[in-house]
Amino acid sequence: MPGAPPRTSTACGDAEPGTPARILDTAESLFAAQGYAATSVRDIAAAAGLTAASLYNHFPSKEAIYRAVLARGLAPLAEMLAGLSAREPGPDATQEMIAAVMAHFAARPALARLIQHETLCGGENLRSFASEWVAPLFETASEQLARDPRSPWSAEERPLAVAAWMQLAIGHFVMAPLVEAALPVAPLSDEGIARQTLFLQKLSRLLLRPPG
Amino acid sequence: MPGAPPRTSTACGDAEPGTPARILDTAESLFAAQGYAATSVRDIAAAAGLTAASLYNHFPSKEAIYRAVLARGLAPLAEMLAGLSAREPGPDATQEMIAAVMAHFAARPALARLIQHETLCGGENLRSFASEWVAPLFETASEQLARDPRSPWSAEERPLAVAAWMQLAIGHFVMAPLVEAALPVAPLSDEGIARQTLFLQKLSRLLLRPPG
Amino acid sequence: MPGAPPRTSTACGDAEPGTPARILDTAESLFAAQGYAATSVRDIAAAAGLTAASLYNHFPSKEAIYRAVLARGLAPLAEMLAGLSAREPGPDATQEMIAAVMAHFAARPALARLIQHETLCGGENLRSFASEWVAPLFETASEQLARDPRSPWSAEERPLAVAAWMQLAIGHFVMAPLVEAALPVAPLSDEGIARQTLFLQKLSRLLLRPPG
Amino acid sequence: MPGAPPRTSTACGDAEPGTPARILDTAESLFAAQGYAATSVRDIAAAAGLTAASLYNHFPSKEAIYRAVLARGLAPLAEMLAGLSAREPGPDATQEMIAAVMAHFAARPALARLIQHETLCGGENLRSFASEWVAPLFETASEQLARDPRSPWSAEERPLAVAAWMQLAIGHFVMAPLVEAALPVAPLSDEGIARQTLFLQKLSRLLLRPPG
DNA sequence: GATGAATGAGGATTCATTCAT
DNA sequence: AATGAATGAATCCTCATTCAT
Repeated sequence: MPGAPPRTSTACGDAEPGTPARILDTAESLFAAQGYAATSVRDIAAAAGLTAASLYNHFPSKEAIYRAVLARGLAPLAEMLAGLSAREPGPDATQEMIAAVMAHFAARPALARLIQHETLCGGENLRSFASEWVAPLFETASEQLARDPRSPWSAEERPLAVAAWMQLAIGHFVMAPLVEAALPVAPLSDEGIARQTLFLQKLSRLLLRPPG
Repeated sequence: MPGAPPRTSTACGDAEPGTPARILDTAESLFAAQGYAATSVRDIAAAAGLTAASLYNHFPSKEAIYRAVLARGLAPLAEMLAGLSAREPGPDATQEMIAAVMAHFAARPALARLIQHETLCGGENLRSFASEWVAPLFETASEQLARDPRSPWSAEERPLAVAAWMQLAIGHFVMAPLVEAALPVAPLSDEGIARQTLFLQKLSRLLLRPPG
Repeated sequence: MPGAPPRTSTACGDAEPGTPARILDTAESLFAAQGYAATSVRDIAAAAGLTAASLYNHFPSKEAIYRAVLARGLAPLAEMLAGLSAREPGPDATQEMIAAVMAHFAARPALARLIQHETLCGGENLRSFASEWVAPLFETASEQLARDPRSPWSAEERPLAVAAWMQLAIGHFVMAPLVEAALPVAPLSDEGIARQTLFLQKLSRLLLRPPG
Repeated sequence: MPGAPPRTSTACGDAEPGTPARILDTAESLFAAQGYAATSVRDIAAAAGLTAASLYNHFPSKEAIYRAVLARGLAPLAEMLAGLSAREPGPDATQEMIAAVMAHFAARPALARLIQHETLCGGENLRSFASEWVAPLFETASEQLARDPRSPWSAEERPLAVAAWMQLAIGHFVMAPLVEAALPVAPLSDEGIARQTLFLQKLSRLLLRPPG
């Protein structure tokens, strides 16, 4: 009786994504908006144009969808961080790193919120990401700071400084609603993101200027 | 038929809290740990030593519990922020503000996570707090920065600087699991909090030092 | 909005059973009729005059209901078997045992089918019953047979003889539909049961008669 | 797009069975092990190396599979029973009948359980089998008993005696788990089956011996 | 103030089945 | 003959909430 619309995957230029990708897309935005627990499989399926039952032809469980969403979101981030870690420590490496990270998050509106949600709730799915990708970045960045003669940070403080940058990058996207309610700004607008990027770059520059 | 143990609220020094307070306590920690959606009324009740039905003698709904938890958590924070806003702009006002905010969050382990959860999910219950208490603080702090001749920030950047401090304060508590997984540190230990406080203070001092 | 009919447990003579007992009653007959898998929690609840949700106020899971049904059914049987095992081996002990077992199953129409269903499907819930209650009975009965000089059975055959009686007792109730479809008899009628009891007693008597 | 491996039914001696037979094989063992309701079409298909969808190319419904399994299992049994019914009533006809029935069930481990499952649950698919094949056997066997001057059974008891044999034959296979849990024997081993066969034959011999 | 029992709505997941490919 | 994808109905169970006691 049922039968589904034939989803001919005629390979045209940048075709609409296949069903699994569509599911991940909608799941990503829902998870990012409401968190894991508040998002129902039916909601995901409906937003993807399916029945909940159909969704189970593509993913074996809600958990699996969530993990896939997280993996798909973290993979490019990890790649980028790996690229940054591999950079030679030129003078404006820091500036570029800041810009790159901010641009990455800006292009994926759900990513920062996803990470924050996961961090808030156990975060077991994040741990491997953290130890595999964040740890090396922290180390690389700390080393770069160590090598920079202008750096005001002690060995003990350097990881804190790197963590601070991470918090400022993610926090900008995640705290946006709160900031928006307190200030007459739109942090998530293109302009807001650009302003924050420049701000962070200036912040880093100020910290590295020679003491008076 | 049964009835609960008579909880005589004999007002001794620091007696165990009354039932409503006990409910709010357990609800606070559960909401902070898992978020609103993932926390069930039964869980709260059980953790508070009650039945779900009994809980409704004290609060009319889950939403009400949540709002009460949030209100109870935000009130002292608002008070503190109001106090900070009222300070005269002495030279180390900023240092003290940082210390006060960090100490406040350190004493209430759930608060930062609660705020972050709420921010991530709509945050409608936070909006009034933001506009009533955060906004004035932002303004005061921005003004203080404006008055300080050493400040390197333009009028446009000053709110961002204040927001950055807020993000670093909250972020320290909220990102702790992620940082812990990437670095060999314990951000939530007394020592970790003290270190972060000193770090933030040094950061602020560095930014206000005269240019070279 | 909901609210349930007040089930006043006014202690009259042999009041209708409480809700849990009523649930077990209906579950017992449904499980006996269709087996575990084919019986839905909703069916049980509906037959007991409840919603499925209400049922979960009394039993934590379908499995738990099933186990409770089985335990409640097996307990008196075990007791009876224990009583039989304790009997001194009088001349017509066997006759009385047969009558007792048949009467027990006759009074509990679901029991034999329940045991058979459980035996057919894994029977993990039956194993302890078997080793605790059936095994002793088998041993006692075998010993009685050994002591009887008229018994034609070797030591090796005696357990088979006891097992055969068990199969004939249970089988009468369980195979009834098949027998009924093949013969113009009603095995589950009072008369049919009486006839089978007499038949089994005669069978046992015949086997113990002195050889010609 | 994919398509399954071409199952060339090259008619060699005892080639692997065709797909429908393979389906019936796996379905038979699953139905026998768990019963109809607890067995899912997907389980059958997977165990047969197919997708559930593919299975519907061979059978129109789960019910149809079940009926086919039952028919396939009952047909040889019916044939055998017909053969037995047709036998002239030689002296050891009973002995041979017992051996034949036991051998038949022993060679088809699922059959007895299948019959028992079906008997327990309505048994509508068994009714025609019972009236067509079991009834004649009962009648023939009863008549044989009637003709045998040694038979101790009255006209009324004769059907019960035949039913008892049937119960002992099927029961041996079906009650095996329960017996195994209570006695240190392995009813389903070759030896166990042989022992039971001999036991039943001796039982029948004993009953027909002349009274003392 | 506390509870057991009740309930409708909804949670995730499985079911048997269909159909275009 | 085989499959992936689709689906409505049903699965067990949890949810927040109510109410008589």
